[in-house]
Amino acid sequence: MERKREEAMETENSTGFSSFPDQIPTNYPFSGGLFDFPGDISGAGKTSSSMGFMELLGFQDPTTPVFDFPPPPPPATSLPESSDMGNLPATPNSSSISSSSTEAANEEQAKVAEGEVEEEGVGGGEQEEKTKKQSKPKKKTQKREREPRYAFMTKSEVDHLEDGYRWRKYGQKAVKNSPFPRSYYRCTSAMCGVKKRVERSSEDPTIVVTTYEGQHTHPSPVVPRGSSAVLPRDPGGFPNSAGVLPMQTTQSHYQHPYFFSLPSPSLNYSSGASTASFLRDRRYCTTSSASLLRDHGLLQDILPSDVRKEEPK
DNA sequence: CGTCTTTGACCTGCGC
DNA sequence: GCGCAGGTCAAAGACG
Repeated sequence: MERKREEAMETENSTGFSSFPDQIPTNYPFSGGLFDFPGDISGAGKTSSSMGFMELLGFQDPTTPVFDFPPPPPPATSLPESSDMGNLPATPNSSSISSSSTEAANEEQAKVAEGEVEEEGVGGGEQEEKTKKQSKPKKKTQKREREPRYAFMTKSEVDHLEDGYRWRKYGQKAVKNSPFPRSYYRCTSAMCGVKKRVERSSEDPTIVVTTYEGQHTHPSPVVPRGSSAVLPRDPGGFPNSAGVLPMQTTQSHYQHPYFFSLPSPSLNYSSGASTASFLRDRRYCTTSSASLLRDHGLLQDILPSDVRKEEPK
């Protein structure tokens, strides 16, 4: 099984992760765009499905390329808690406390981003991350809280990108207005409730949209069996404990060319110009990133330069 | 045998 | 209330 995946990676992406420098966190694939979703991208399922991911992510302009380079880090004011998150200990129970601190902060931030901050007063109704379907419906006025979500758009032939963690697929659903199904994965580590969804863009089948939800509670990524992935050694708090969220901590602790978070205030999702300016801003095309593209085939395979520059529509 | 995927059924939320 | 669509469960099967 793993071998299959490995083969897929090798055959379809031409190169393995072993070619990554060990500072390249493998748990976040590649140079796809990362979006810090301000809100629930799926809670209003119909909305998201009707919009389509590209639009949802702000790529309303079909010619808008997938991010090649990380866009500029958001202003510090946009991520007031980023440092907090960076200091956040790898709490083994983060899923249960997430609503009180991390998640709440994120959601609030998200709401602020949308200009619709409400009274919080949620009162810690979050139970275990596994409320399941049997859980009684929450108050109508109060939507089910969700872990913060982060999405990547990655050019890849493979749907399930190796990211250093082990995932168990627990579902697959057809997506409306999309010929491609959406797959649901859950981190196999005990006590870790991180989930991710993987789907292909209906507008560009070569784009894989991976949405992470939650924080890894285990301090270090699990080495994928049979994988030659070189896992990051946590150079001062990154990648690490949170796995998914480090991208936020990255803002303040570890600026890695591959990871970026885009709080909505700093990015006009509907603005192709913003994206274009990001792409043009070579400050964010670090040498390591650029050289990687040249020296290591993976990223190039995933995001061919011509594809990255313009969508072959 | 353990792990993971597949897949149909079920639950939930939302709009009409 | 109903229907639709997203999200999840869990049994069965595949695979190494």
